[in-house]
Amino acid sequence: MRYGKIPDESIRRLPIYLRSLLLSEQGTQNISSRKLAELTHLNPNKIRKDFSYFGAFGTPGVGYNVAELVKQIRAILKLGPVRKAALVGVGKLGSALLGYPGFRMYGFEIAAVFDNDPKKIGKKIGNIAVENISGLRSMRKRKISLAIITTPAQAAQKIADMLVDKGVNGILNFAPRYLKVPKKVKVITIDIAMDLARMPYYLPAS
Amino acid sequence: MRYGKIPDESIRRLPIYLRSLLLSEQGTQNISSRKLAELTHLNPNKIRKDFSYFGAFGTPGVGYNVAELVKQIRAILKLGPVRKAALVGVGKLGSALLGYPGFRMYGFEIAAVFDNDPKKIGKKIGNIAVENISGLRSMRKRKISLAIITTPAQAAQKIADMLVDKGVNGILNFAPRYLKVPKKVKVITIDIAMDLARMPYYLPAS
DNA sequence: CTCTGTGAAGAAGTTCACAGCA
DNA sequence: TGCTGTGAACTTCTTCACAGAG
Repeated sequence: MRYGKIPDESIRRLPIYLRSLLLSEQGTQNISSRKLAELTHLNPNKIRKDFSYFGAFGTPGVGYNVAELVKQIRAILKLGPVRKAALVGVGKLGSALLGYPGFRMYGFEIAAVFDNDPKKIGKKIGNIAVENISGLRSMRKRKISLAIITTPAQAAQKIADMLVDKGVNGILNFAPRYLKVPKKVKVITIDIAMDLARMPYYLPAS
Repeated sequence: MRYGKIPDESIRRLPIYLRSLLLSEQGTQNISSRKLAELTHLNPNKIRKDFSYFGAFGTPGVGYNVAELVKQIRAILKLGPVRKAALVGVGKLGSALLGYPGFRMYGFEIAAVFDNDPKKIGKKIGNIAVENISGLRSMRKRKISLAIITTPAQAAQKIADMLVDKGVNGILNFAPRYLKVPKKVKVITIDIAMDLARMPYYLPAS
């Protein structure tokens, strides 16, 4: 596997390939870039180019071995070891996310849940008890290095600061706020409203 | 307002500007591209360039009038008229989204809720009763032209086909599946797993 | 012949840098 | 002076097109 500079856009597409490969693993041993393009609605040239950034693992005239490709993509994305994550903010969204199977699938294990509402603290959601925010103190000891923020917007930055202070290096942010963190910390913000807001632009005048 | 070709990336950023402007409207009459850049963590040149695609509405030496800027961005995004949307699939995610205030804020009114589980049909969620999927038939009559798909992945395409057939021209898809639709229909897919999956790539080896 | 891997061309998006207005 | 608006330079990403492997 060679490591030049890899376009961020290519990294963004790897999960798309992975998902399609996993969904369509109907006995097919091999898959061509053309076939994968059909599944993902992407361009075959782009797909081959993407894979080429990581070295050649296809066979001319045949395509890519599906199992091998899956293994490679998982390796590139470092989807292997299960990483412990804390979820902060047990509102509607937080509760819904707790039941979300995607976390496990991509190696996230929700190992702790925090909120500051006394009425929620102690309650069990699934098999995890909600803890007081002050419990964040023990993050390092519990080897939790990822966090999911589902608090209201105005609390998000303060929580992020606390999390970073406790050694968190990856944050999945659902609060509609830009979070200021040190460069070494990776934040991915998911804001449904941002996607909602650009939908009307693409629609005919209602 | 001039209409050349507007980069999709610029459209994607408009909601970011809008959000920052609305959150920070602390009496400030005017805002410079530099100040807005601080709020959004984007580059001032980029911001001015973005606005320039829609014509000049700033004042040299002063900046942009906040109220005017908000009005312009809303106009460009066509965020005005409330549009009726149907939500299909009342699982955990669907239920959580029903309480999501962002829909109203960006002009979406959830006017109908559908599911195929007999146990759910007839139940009221908030003040909307869950209807059988067969009720999709009446979409056109009820002037519903948007839809939110929160069904399991394997049902999503069939539902999308039905929706398109009933005149829907915008779909917000939460199912982890690429949806095949006619070109005139705009689909925005939100797949948390796709974002999750690329987080480990950016983290130090755990 | 089929399909990969990849330089090279092309398109899209970003940043620079500065003329010109307030 | 301060800040906008915008060509031009630059960078990044995508698509093309074809040599070469199977």
